[in-house]
Amino acid sequence: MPELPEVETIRRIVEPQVAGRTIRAVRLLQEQVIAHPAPNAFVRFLSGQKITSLDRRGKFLLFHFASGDRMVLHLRMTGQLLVTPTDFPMEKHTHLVAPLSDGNELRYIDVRRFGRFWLLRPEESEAIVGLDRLGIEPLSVDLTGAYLKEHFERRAIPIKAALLDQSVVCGIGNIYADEILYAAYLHPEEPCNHLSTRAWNRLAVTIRDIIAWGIETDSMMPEEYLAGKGKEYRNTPDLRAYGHEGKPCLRCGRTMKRVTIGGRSSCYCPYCQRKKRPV
DNA sequence: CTAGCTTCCTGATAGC
DNA sequence: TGCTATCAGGAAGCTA
Repeated sequence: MPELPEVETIRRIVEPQVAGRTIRAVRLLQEQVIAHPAPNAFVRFLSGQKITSLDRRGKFLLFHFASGDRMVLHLRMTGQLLVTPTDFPMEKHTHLVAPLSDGNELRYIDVRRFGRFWLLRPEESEAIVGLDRLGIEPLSVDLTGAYLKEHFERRAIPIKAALLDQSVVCGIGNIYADEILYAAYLHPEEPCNHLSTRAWNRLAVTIRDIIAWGIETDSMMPEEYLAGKGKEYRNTPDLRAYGHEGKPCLRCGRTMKRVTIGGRSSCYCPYCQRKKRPV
């Protein structure tokens, strides 16, 4: 489920609850969620680590340890990360429980089990995780129209597919891609090589605005997060495009449509988001 | 290069 | 009510 704004929200809530704590033990209930190293080595290396900070890159969460080791987590579709009291009800599909030095527990829950953990030693390559293939952060100053144009202007892929390419700009998923294209008045199937310089500039600004808006509207109190078990993302009712097929466009009132691009559903307004004449 | 498909899973929902 | 089919916000890997 989570895209960059949701992962950032989780990071902001969880970091103050884990920073400075030591992982006392690791109970691994589902070995499948460990990508690297082998599950027994993962458990051995993780136990006793002192967490210094929690970072984010795209949709990845990075736990930094005092030892210099790092634990990386990708929640994929249904991963949930919680810090709970010991007596908090154990959710179905809990795959990892790590008691912390302050008496609370770090828990990982994942219905579909697509999420993955990696434990990286300082000398190990980020290529093991794929962090080296990530593009720039949507909120970085490097995100400009010129940057997007440089990467996509000679390509024929639909702009929707381009936004989902984590190796150019990281952290955008299917929901925010639809929201961004709606806000930028761009048809999701528009081929990248049809876009003007003005359109690339507008898109860069819109990506930043929509991602920043997502983080703002997602923000919630830790209590609220725990009560929702880390799976209720508050801005869903505020979305303007995703899931709006068949509903009137909030700008022009015309009926929103839905197409499939690269196997992903895409909602758009057929009037506000008309295809352009190639430049 | 690009489109399209499969795989990894469970659960919600729609249709019969 | 109970059955089956379809789909879900991610991403890699494969074929054509």
